[in-house]
Amino acid sequence: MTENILVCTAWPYANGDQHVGHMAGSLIPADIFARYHRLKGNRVLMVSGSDAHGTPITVKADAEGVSPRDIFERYHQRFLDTFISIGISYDLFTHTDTENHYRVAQDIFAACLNNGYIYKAAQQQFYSAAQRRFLPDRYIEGTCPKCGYDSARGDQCDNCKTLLEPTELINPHAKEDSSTLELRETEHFFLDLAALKDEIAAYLNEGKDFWRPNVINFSRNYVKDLRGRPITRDINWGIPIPLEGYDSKRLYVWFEAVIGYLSASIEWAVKEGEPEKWKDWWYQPQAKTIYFMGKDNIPFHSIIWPGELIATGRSLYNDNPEQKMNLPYNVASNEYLTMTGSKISTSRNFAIWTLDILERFDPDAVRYYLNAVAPETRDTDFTFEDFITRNNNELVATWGNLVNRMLGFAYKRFDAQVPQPGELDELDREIIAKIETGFNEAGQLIEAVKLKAAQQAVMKLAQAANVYLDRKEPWKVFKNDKEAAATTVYVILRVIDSLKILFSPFLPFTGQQLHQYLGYSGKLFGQSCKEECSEGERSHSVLRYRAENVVGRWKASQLPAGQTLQKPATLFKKLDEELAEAELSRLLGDSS
RNA sequence: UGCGGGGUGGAGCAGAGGCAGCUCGCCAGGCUCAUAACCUGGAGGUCAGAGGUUCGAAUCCUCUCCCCGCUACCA
Repeated sequence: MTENILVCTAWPYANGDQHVGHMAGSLIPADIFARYHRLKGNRVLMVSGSDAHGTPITVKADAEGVSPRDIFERYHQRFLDTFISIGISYDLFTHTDTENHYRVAQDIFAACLNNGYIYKAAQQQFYSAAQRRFLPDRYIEGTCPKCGYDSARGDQCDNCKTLLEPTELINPHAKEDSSTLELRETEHFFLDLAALKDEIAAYLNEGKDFWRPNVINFSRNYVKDLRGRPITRDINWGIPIPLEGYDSKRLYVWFEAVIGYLSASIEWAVKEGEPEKWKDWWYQPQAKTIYFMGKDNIPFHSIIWPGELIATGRSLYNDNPEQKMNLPYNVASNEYLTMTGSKISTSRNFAIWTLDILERFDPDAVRYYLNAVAPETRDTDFTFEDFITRNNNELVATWGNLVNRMLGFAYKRFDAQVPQPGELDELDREIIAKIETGFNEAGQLIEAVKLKAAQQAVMKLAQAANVYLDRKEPWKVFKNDKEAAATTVYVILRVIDSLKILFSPFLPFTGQQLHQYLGYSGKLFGQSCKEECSEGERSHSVLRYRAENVVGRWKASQLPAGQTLQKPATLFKKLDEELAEAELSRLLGDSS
């Protein structure tokens, strides 16, 4: 049965480039998952976008003296390039500064308000008379009450790491111009999470035992003590409140960014020319919605986003009272990737930027390694040494070499054709059967979001294929019995053809290459393309997935004898171990 | 402070009551079609520490130490 699968990845702040931590933590896992389901024949919708709002964007804009829009548009473009380069196959990657997203976010706000889940309350906040505005905590500086550090920020002291309230600071003043501050009362809208608590708890207690322990345990505990949370701020960069008289306030980014999953799905459907199609993922009860993110982001996906949907009544843009909008089916959070033992830091420029590493290494090599060390259950460490070792010993030696030796052998000895097999013996049938069971085994692991184990299982099958060759020794047999060798070569080509598919969610680029070497035409997957979209006032660039001429299917090879092979070339490059040293000094040099 | 996750041979990870497993590295042997690649065998661990439950504990319970995240204005 065809399933509808919605694959979501957390919306990245567009205030800096994407690094390998983003890739290993959520994008590559999500992409593997999406590609697998497409091969399976399921209907996949994979969406995300750049988060245009939020304090980090304005901080960066202020630092450079440009507008927040300039900042996020710059990085948004670079995100699109990054995803094309490493093959993150979004059906739509958009951003939150679109009219569509504004409308959906405002509609959700209005629905929550109408249902009584949003209330108003006054807060005391620091106001700068000189700047004539309320200041976000990040913009307030003062002396830390704990350690006496005199440049502590309103949210945290960078010296002693204590989390602070701005009112705790001694001598608080504006960071930007040192202007004095006064506490003023300001009214804000709050999402009434306390009132939603029971329904969120019921959701988390219903059939969620397959969720990862870090997510479900944390969430179930978190929901025990839910309080109202402000969803507006006194700033001018963001989405306006859809009510009269609140011109100086905007929707706070944590409320609005998660709404992007829905607004992006709607945008996608409109672009497809079937504006109602998004409902196949959001209103069909059997549809599965999977969210990928880093561990810092868990409560926004397991508590707050479900809470927002419940607060709308789960019936937005839908007339059928029988249907309820789908809450997240799975929240698949990863832990963190560290860099040679240290935390990755965008602000300290201590990171391997995805675009940068792809200038020197192939995307599949990077994808393979990042999935092999993905932080599925704990923090894991990226080292260049390990990257090179795994590339050389696993990708090149076990898989790449298997392909290279046998495609080369068939090309040279069998006239560049898939040879006609004779009768299959026990070893032949055994290896074919073994690879065929791999489709089930790897498929189940991927569906359970155990992507490291899945990749490892496929690599073990490649190893089994090498063992088979060692038993059959076609290069030796060929000298006396060309027909027996032909059978072996046929069997191994068929095995390689199956492994091509098994590896392809992980290694889509070389999978396509191999597909052609084996003499096939067509594409295993669709293509990612940039597109410019105009709305009423503005236009924006997006990434879309075009599935034309796609033939990839998650099933065992039926390689036809006689098919003409293309002249093969190596799929993976062996990397010099000295590159590790060079990359490391590059990294350390960059961060100083 | 509280909450959640994690700590397993040299490296990276799996296992969640029944002889401690996988990939890589290392050592020895085999093979030569292949990117010095492939195959076979071997060495290497008191499962962070202490106590407990059990016929039996990496696995369950208690305490301690260490790392990471959250702790509500860093989504």
